[in-house]
Amino acid sequence: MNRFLSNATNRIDSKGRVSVPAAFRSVLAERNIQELYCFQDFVFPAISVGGFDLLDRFERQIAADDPFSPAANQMSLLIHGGGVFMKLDAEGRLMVTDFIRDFTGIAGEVTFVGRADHFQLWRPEAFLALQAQAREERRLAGRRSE
Amino acid sequence: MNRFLSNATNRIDSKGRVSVPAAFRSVLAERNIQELYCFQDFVFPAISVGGFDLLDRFERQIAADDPFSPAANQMSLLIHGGGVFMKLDAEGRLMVTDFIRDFTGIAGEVTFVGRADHFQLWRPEAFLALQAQAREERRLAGRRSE
DNA sequence: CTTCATCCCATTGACGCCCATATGGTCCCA
DNA sequence: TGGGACCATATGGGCGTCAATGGGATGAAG
Repeated sequence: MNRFLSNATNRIDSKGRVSVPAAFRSVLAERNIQELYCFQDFVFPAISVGGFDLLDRFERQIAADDPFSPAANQMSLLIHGGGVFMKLDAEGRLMVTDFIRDFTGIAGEVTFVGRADHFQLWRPEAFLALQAQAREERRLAGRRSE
Repeated sequence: MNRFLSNATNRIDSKGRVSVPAAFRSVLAERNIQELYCFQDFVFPAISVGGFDLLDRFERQIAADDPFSPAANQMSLLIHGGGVFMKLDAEGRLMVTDFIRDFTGIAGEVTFVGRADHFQLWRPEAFLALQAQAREERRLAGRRSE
């Protein structure tokens, strides 16, 4: 398995750390990702986490645009200004900083959500709610096309 | 036989495992499926289980869209965030995780339902109820067209 | 000196791997 | 045709390993 898939919820300990699920860590290892690039997701109240390639892809997209366009400017503000590098500790845990807490509302537990080439950190309740909503919208859309 | 067909109900043991019906296992073997892709069904309170090709089909669907579109984002939330890879043990059983239980309401027994290119995990009562309903609707539809 | 992050080690509970047993069905032979 | 051997499937459970978690100790920074 070479993509980030599935979701799991882990507890934040008294020091503010949380274990990244082993399945995700093995994908990171497979892809040789050591420094994690994290940024605030564009769509959801979640932190997206991936490797350099993720940042790379965004930068390419900016470059494809007119680099001085408002859209490119906004994008850069988000992915550069709103991005952080993080490292895991020896046990595969990461610090849940205020950068993460403030944007996601995460407090006691973190839900890790696979997104193929990256994964996300969610507040458990927010994930359940928005996933249910996505499912409902898809169900309605599917019915319409029958 | 190369499709998933019919249904069967098996018991969950004290460790939370359940045997996949032999008929389904032989289809899996025939199709050379070793890692099972499981996801929360879009329509029913059931887990759909299939091979890699299943995920592949979804991902192609996303790629056809603009990958940054809200629709693609939502779809990814469902098929990546709501999907898992699972493996059978040596005896052909799978773990009934909370991921499965919470979504389906499965507790003591699992009904396996063939769906041609994949199969589904249902709570027995839910399956019976929905199957009865489907039969009834078909009956009415048939009478109307006579 | 105090606070906070990092390194290291301990615990425990879950899961994977293995082998054992039961149950029901099929086939063969008397 | 009935009985019994045989077999495959479903099920039960022991045990080792690893992941998730907790917490002490050390070091850096304000």
